[in-house]
Amino acid sequence: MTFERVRPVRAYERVVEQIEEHVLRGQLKPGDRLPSERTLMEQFGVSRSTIREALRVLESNGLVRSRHGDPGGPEILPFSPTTLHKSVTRLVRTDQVGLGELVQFRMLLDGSANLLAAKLATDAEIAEMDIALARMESTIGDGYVQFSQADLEFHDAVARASRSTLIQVCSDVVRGVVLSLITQKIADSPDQQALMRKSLSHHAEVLEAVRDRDGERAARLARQALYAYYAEYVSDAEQPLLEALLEDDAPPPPSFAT
Amino acid sequence: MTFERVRPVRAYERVVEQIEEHVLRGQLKPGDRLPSERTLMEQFGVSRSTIREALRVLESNGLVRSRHGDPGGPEILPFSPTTLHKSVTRLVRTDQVGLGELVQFRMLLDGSANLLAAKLATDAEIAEMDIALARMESTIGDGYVQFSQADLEFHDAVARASRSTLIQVCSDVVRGVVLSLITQKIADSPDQQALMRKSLSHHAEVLEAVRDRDGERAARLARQALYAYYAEYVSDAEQPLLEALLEDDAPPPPSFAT
DNA sequence: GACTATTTGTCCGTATGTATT
DNA sequence: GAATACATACGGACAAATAGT
Repeated sequence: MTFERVRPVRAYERVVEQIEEHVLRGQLKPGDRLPSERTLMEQFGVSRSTIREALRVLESNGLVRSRHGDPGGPEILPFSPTTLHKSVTRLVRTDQVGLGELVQFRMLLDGSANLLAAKLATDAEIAEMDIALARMESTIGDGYVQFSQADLEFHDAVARASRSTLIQVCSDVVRGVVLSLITQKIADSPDQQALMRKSLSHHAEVLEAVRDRDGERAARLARQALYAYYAEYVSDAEQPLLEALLEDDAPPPPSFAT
Repeated sequence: MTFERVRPVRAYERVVEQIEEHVLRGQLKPGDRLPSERTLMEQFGVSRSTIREALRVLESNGLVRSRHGDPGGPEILPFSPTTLHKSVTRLVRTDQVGLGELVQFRMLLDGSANLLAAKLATDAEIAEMDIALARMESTIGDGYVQFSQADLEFHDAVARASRSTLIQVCSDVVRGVVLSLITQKIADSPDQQALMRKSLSHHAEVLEAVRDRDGERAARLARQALYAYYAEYVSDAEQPLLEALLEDDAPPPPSFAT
């Protein structure tokens, strides 16, 4: 017979648990209001400070927002990936996760998104990708910031067409963190124009594969495009992480001289 | 001239920012202790309640831990992906993602994990998978719970071998949610034994592919294994989501009669 | 093992500024 | 503009837990 170590449970934690459960179960929907702090303190039978500590935690987790003096009480927020973003950013800043792993994960997500998009996208969704691609082309002269924005829209359109919320959100978060890490380096690059043109042609190839409903090709091209764009910023030690996602993709042409 | 809307900054947020910065910059290392709450309240020039709210937030973000009565003061924690885990958990629990999408995402993650494991795993890591597989076999008679535990260890070993923290965390979370949704249905199934034996042989095939360093095959088999195991619990409407990840995997044998 | 000093967990009261009606 | 309800922040208090003597 073994006993588990008991962790002392503090009052504010119980409050957090209960409110969090209500929100996650959908019994409290975004836009709904929590009772005022004074009411909450009666309902939970705890002091004001305890309620406040609980609210601060919920607030930091992006579940509620309380505004100074709002008679409505704390507001239930819609889900937003900001906390995800913060978590990943922390992992990166503490060197738990390197740029290489981030790019690798992006290759996975974007490849999968394209695979699914090729199979599931409607004509309207493909049209959206067309528009985004056209915008990329037209912004090449306007500078990297505009181009990057259009590029973002393209990937977003693909992610939406994949029909997967998880892929959409994860892609969004990872892309944001990657860009925050290297956007400066690209902006400093002397041959931005060349980079953008290369990126544009890669995207065009991917879209063509999606249009042909060739998921495997779209996925492979998408991975290669990301590799071509980001690999030079990844340390040598992490290169194998990226290459592992490419090797089998482009099998060498059969050698006739064995 | 345009002015931005000013978000009122609360006292505890400033405290959180400062401490967080110190931790993330490495000026405070894991194991170090923060000053006591009373000292902090002098240093920051705020009341104790404010300090406490800040500490609760930092605690919920996994950066510090304060124990009741510890004269050493709050302790700086080593970095762990627990907050990422929490965020992803909320994501999959909130946004009404269906079982189909969850299984689909698991197929993506587990497929990728096996692909990477096949290329990167050390012999020791493959040995761990061997052990987990053996445990699966030996627990087949002990019931579904034990088997599921061993199965979990197998997938965990694969995820570890993929060298990707992001894959590990996401896999862990998604797997947990999927299991919580259908574990009951499987437990009620009359032919558990048959299910387990089938699952076992699938896993053995995957491991063999990993051992052969054939990443593509390992990934394909892993996706197929998950599909075979979970597809029947997914609604008809969501079936295409899963099939989209299989179709091209096993191209039909060339038909000689066209 | 018991005692003591320190610290955290929790509570209460109060003053101040804010958002809504 | 005034009244009301509310959140923010402060300060003081006591109990419970911890670590060292």
